Amino acid sequence: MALSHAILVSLTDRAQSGYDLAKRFDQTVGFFWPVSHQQIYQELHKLAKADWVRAETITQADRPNRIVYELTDPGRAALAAWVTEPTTPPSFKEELLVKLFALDSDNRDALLAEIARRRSLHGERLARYEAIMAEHYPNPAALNARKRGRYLGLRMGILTERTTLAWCDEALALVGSAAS
Amino acid sequence: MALSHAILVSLTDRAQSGYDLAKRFDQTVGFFWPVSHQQIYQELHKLAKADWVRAETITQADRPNRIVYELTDPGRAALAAWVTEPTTPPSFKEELLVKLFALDSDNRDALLAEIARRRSLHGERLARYEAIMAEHYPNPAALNARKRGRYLGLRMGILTERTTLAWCDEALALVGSAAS
DNA sequence: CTTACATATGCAATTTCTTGCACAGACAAT
DNA sequence: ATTGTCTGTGCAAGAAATTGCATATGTAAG
Repeated sequence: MALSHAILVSLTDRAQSGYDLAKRFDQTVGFFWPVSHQQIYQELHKLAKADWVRAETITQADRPNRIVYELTDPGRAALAAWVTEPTTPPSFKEELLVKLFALDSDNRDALLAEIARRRSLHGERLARYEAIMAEHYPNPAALNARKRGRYLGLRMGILTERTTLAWCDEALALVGSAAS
Repeated sequence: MALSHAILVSLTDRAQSGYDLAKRFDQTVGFFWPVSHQQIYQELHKLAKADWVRAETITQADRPNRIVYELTDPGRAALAAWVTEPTTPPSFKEELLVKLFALDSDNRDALLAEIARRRSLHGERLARYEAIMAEHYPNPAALNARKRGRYLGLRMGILTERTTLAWCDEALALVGSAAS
């Protein structure tokens, strides 16, 4: 029930439509957790059925109708209970590692190119995160509790991308060097 | 089709039963990618149906029968094709980050305790990986291609755990300090 | 003697996630 | 005019993953 809880958390800030939620995901956790709009709509239906959120249709002139969801008291209670439960470390299914397990002379060049591609991709991500950090979180110690959570998410993103970059460099050097 | 390909890669080394594969997973990629034996058996059935692996039942006295799978030529070809395809960065669904997004004065102590728990858990993982590294990979540059892949997997594990530890320390300091 | 653990495979049900498709209007640019 | 992008919600099908249960034997420890 991970995505549904992420939705609940987002709704603690304000009532939102599926579209709002999808956009917000894209700009925050979506960096390292891509979520499609279909999944969000599906989860919202489930949450509504479980009475954890309340749906309200808003009709606007010259606009598609929006369905805005807000937390209910049972939803708030469920969220509070979930937050205090122990977590499990995320699984880390890195395709590239599996491919490197199959490294041989036939695929070496292709894998080297792929590592290089991934390296630049993670470089771009890092630059994006650091720009957000510089703009919105110049002084983390001065943040209130709610914003500290967001800061730590971004911080994790930055650390992870730096680590990935460093690993790519090592991998390029090792795979690229002659075998002994 | 990620797990199925991981199984194929493992079978390039030698023919194995579902049980063998599960055990091997546990000791390698399973550190950051937990796979249940049910999933492996299910995938093996699919792979056999697709003729990517060949099943052979081995009857032993006083033992449950084993079903050993080996790669077929089409399986080998499919694997080779897959290895050269581009990869996508893994998604990173860290529950703890979602919970920290909901950080407030009511759950602060529980979250601090949880971060501390996770910190020690990742410390244990790191120690385990570093022990394996010291024992099996004292000199990475001297490894052949196949072992370089494995080394890089382990190396990624070490870097990731170190990063996670550093993040936990930051999180403990920030969440633990007084809000301004 | 009983409990626990290792070997060995599997079904069934459910949940979760992904992919493809469909509808429908507004606004800006070419 | 047409193309593209943004707003906005959804179904349907399938793939992937999780959870719970079931079976069967050997060996070691308490």
